[in-house]
Amino acid sequence: MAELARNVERGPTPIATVDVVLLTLAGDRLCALLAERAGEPFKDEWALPGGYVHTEEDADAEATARRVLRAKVGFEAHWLEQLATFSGADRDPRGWSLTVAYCALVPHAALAAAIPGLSGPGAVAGTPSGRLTLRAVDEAGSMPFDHADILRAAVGRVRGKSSYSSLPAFLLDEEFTFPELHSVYQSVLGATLDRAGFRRKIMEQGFIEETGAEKVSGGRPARLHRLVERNLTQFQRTI
Amino acid sequence: MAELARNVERGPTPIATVDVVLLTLAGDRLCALLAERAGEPFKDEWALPGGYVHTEEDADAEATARRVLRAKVGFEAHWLEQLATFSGADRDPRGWSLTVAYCALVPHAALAAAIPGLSGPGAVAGTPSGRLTLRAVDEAGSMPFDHADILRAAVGRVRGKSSYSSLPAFLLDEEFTFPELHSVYQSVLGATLDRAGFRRKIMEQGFIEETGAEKVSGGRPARLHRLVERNLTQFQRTI
DNA sequence: ATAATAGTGTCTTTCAGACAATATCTT
DNA sequence: AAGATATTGTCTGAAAGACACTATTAT
Repeated sequence: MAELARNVERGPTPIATVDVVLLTLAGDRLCALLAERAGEPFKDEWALPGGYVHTEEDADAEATARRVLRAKVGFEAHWLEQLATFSGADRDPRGWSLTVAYCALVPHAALAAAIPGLSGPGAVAGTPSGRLTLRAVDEAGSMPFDHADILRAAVGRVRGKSSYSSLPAFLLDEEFTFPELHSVYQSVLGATLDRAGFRRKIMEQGFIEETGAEKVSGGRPARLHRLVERNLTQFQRTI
Repeated sequence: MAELARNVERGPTPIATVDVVLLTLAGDRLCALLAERAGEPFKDEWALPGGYVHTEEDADAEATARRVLRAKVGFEAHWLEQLATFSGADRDPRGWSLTVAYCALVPHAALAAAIPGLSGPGAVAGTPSGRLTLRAVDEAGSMPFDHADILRAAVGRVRGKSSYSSLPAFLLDEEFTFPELHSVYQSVLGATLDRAGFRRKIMEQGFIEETGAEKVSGGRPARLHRLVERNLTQFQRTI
């Protein structure tokens, strides 16, 4: 393979990396996980966690994303989806580069358990693989490379899909109450949704089911639910 | 840059290519443009048109897609969107590879004008850049690499977006009648849509406008319309 | 006049939005 | 009982679906 690397038909090969937008809900704020860059370029700045594609180790780019997540947060995401690929001559000072961006959703409880200290936006945690922080997605500000664009695209995708799918449920633990589901949809969409209407809508889609258990919460206990399907399900719609 | 190509942190770099799924509507059948491969691997087989990323020439991967389209069909697509990136160790016999797939929609009239002979599914046309054919997307069969997966993903994306956006209009000429728009939605979605209801739906979205002209068609002439926005517009929806 | 195609009106059913009412817990 | 939260019921206006009707051309 080595001699192909500068094949005359092909010319110089772009740098190939993977970046991960890990989103979680801290309180009612959608936050992204940022990692402090260990090396140049943009050393010590906060950026999306990512890394080079390791062709000997990774079966495909999604495997790279999973490896990055394992290395940074120590567990697999409940939801991982390819977002888009960002490329060009100018986005990286090292040269023409191409990054396959992935979007991951994790429950905040699982993240905070894996990385003590990551309680909410602004909190910084030191880990063996470097320093991590959570930042509210609407206050991300500028970031190295085109990471601000990537983050914006991830949030747009999540908000868009959330209005017609079970996606926000992946920000909750395995078992959740209806008020929690209602709240996470409201937080992600940034809108208030009528409780009764939302309940009917979700129930007629039939992608959640009762576990039988309940959760106390100061008033009447709420019934616990779980997703019927482990993967995303879209709402039925008409044209 | 050259010494970075086998940087020790990075390891061998994947092959980086771009493939384009060009879709058009021949009659009422959604078809993809396939090109006969000029070289190995899979020489002489029908595959998606594509090519290496040329880092000296292409500003980004989308520029590569545009260059491929210019070279193959001689004109720019009315609609071009990044689809997804397909990667892995096994998809290309040359080694670990990564292809950024793009989806292009073009009116059949424009395609047939640019490439005489590409009248409908099955027709083969010889061009300076090689032989081309149109194939109905539901009868694509097997193709080199993972091109069958890529085509399936493109068709799924187009069908999905078509139910809530102006996307199918990009398969029509600049000016089109309402019956034509109705027909193209039906062809793409594979469903029959009530004329009156469809008309109301489209009109209240307000993304098309009358040109003032009419088009004769054997019965009452139909009013011609055009897209108000050159880019895609989505229908309003509720959760 | 008839056939063909384009465009509109109307009725019914369904669904979203708002809000009221009821249920079940804790203190 | 009072307060808090969860869950369900009902009313209303808007929209979707089905279908009939009218309009404008060609032959």
